Amino acid sequence: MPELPEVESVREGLSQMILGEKIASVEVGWDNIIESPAVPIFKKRLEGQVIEDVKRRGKFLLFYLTKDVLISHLRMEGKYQFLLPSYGEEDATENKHTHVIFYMESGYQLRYLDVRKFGRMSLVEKGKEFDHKSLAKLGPEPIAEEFKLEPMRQFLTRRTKAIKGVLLDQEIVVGIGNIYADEILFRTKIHPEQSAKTLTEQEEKNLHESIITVLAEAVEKGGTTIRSYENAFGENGNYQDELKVYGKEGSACAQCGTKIEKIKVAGRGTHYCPNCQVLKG
DNA sequence: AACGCTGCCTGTGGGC
DNA sequence: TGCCCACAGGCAGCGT
Repeated sequence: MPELPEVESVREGLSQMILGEKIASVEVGWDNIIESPAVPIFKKRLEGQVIEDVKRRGKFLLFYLTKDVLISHLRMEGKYQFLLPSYGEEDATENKHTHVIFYMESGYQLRYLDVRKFGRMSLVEKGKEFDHKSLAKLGPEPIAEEFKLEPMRQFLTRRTKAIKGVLLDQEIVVGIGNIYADEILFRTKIHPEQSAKTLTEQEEKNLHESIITVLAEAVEKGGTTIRSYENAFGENGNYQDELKVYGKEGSACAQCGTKIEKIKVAGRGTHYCPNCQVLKG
């Protein structure tokens, strides 16, 4: 499940491969992946546009084209492949999970694959990309220059629900998904079900710092490979070796040796150490 | 305003 | 063995 570090790794890879490519035509095999505009317009508008840049905002990829921006979210299992099919090889690379193909004038193809078809794409006019509903309400990027402690504290004091669920809200800070939420809470010794507004000042400070450092470290390591994630080169990340609680249920906590437990919080599988992360109040 | 629920999807694996 | 169903989970949209 790509979270910010994985999306950033995909972005880096794509930007090394596809800049300057001109789109000749587009094939869409599953219409629901295209959120807007309508599929025929989506295909038509992309023809002839050149890929000038690939950026990222939160977990969204932004392909900057001649006139438009293609906003793409991988959701759970979305992937991009960039390849040059040759005779005979074309069939071998056929994959029933390929749902969108961008045919380049060069002969290369940018393919979007998605086993669960949860991913979404929108094409918007350049300059209006941040007005799009998916990007308009996003919070700050998790870097010190943008993500400030005080606004985060204001946000937390308005929330009574479990802190785990609040971290998954892309309005407080972007990029955290289920894996990093658990890892961040373990590092700050906060119980995932702790009500957000009950955190102490020190806990808020630690949490703020951990969000920045955990995500930065994961970006540095090329993301986490659990199940199916690989970057645009088909490579795995390395952060899975650093995970302390996610997927570790039943094994010993690295800090205290207590068995890591798995519960459900905010409707999601949640991993924590019952000794290091104690529910208070 | 904040929160929780549902729909979107398919593959995997545990239980019987 | 083979079948069934819970589960995996990010986000939009909706009702309360």
